[in-house]
Amino acid sequence: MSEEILSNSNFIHDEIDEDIASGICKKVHTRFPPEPNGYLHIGSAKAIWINTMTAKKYGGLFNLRFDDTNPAKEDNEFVESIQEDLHWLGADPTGGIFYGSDYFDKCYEYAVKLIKDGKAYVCDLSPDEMREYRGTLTEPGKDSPYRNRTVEENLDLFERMKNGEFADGARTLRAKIDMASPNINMRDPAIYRIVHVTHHRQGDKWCIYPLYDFAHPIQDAMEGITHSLCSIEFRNHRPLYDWVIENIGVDNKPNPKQREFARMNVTYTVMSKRYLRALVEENLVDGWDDPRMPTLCGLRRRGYTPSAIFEFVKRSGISTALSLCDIGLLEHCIREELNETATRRMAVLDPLKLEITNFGDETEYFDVANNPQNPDAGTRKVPFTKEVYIERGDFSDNPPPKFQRLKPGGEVRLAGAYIVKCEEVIYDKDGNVEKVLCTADLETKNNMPLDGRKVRGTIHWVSCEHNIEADINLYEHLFTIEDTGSIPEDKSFRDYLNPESHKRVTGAKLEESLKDAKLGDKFQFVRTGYFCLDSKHEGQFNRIETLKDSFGKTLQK
RNA sequence: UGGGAAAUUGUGUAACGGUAGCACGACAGACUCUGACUCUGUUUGUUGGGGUUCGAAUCCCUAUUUCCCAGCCA
Repeated sequence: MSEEILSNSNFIHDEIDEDIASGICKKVHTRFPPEPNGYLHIGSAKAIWINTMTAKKYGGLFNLRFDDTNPAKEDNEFVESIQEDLHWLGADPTGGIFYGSDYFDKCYEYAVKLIKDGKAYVCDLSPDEMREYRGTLTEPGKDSPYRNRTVEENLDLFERMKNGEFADGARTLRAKIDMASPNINMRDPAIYRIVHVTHHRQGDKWCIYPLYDFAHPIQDAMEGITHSLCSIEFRNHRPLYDWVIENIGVDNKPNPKQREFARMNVTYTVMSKRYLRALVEENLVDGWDDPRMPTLCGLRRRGYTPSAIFEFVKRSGISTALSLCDIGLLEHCIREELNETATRRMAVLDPLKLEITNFGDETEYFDVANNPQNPDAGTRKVPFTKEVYIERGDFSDNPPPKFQRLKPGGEVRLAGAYIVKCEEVIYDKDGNVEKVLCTADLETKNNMPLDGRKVRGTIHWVSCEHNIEADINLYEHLFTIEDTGSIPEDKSFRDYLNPESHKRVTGAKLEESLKDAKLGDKFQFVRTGYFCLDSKHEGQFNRIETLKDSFGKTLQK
């Protein structure tokens, strides 16, 4: 990962600066703690970026920790994909890979300590009863009838919970804090529950599992995390996080600090695992890695790069305010990068034949730059013949004003080759343009016309004789609504899926050198957009993004 | 309605009592063998109302709006 990913300062770094200045913190240690219950997405990339970048900036370490305390929802499929995504991002953990479940013994030990200290108790309330006793947002809760069990009884019951004597949900271990707290998280939260489910990593060793609020601070403390950075919805949990740290009596100093930042929302997409899962399970998309998905594997398959993703995250900034980032910024970031790095090739997506009547039957080869932004990229030979394909949209027999492309009697440059003039249009029986006949100005192969006339338009082309055919996937935003968070309650996100979000173009004509394209190569199809090979369907290309197009706007005026 | 957060141009984010800046977008123009890129320029903002101060986006009071919390999810 390059230095450029470092951010300017932000409110978190301001505090770290103080912690270092005051001597509280010697070496910064961060962690990214995904629950392995789904695929990582662009919002995860923000959390990853903040944590890796912070560790790097302060010369500290960064851990990956799987927060796998709920066996009912988690699976090994996800721990693998998460590591793969992290590696792809170039964000391999410098501090190591950990599993929350590896601390189950420690969690149990601390739970017993809390019981012995009179700070936790086994509660027999059912989930419904517990909800009643909890009170509401405006009314305090009331103490559980089991709140004052003796230490001995609690110890005995907790051990029997562990030994599997009770059914799921029959009892919980609760922290004894304050049922009247205005913060509902402090109203004697459950810290252990009974779940007779095989854990993907621990097998059947346990049938009681610690809850997030109890396990997370312990995990952080065990790993020596100094700054536990999470998203803003955990702000209300911070007092409980601190309570656990204080009351278990960890010996790791300094105590980890939880600090929160706003999660990332992006226009025209969804970010919650619930929606992403529904899209996949209802076959509304082609899997987690559908190129329209905001998942990292989807973005990867689409052709996005880690550097563009991090650049987007970085430019979006860090704050605590709710925000909706413009996906246009992400698109800008990938265009900016690919403009510098992508190899130029010509491809005609919607072919129209153009014949050069004054050109012979031979094949002429033109040297064309692989990337005009970067002369080091060199040139390649592009075959030119009497008949070429041009883009149907690059010809009009009824051109709008300011049309710079080919029109009857008009001239245009065939990119890298001759200037041609349209002499005749051939129509089929339905009146559609079937072919355009042109003459080439044979003096113009390496220069502008000798008589000094200006030819404005340049269009791309592919030889009819030398080309390969391919299918091309065109992608648009997955949703038609900018803020998917504002979908009315009586509607479903399904009502806002963009029916145009995927179109497959068949039989596109590509420059023949593209037969050597390799998975991972990025191309700019000149004047059309950025493309790469699809990783799932051999030989198909995916459009990463279009080029910006100001002509479309001109037309609308 | 209890508690916790937050509000700066279209969007996102800086400014930590002293010139409201940056990025993306939009608009206008230049350049151009990509209507791309690049370059030049333009437009638009401190949620409202009070107060403190020589001076307030920043401090205080107040109002409004938005988000989070009543899982044995994370």
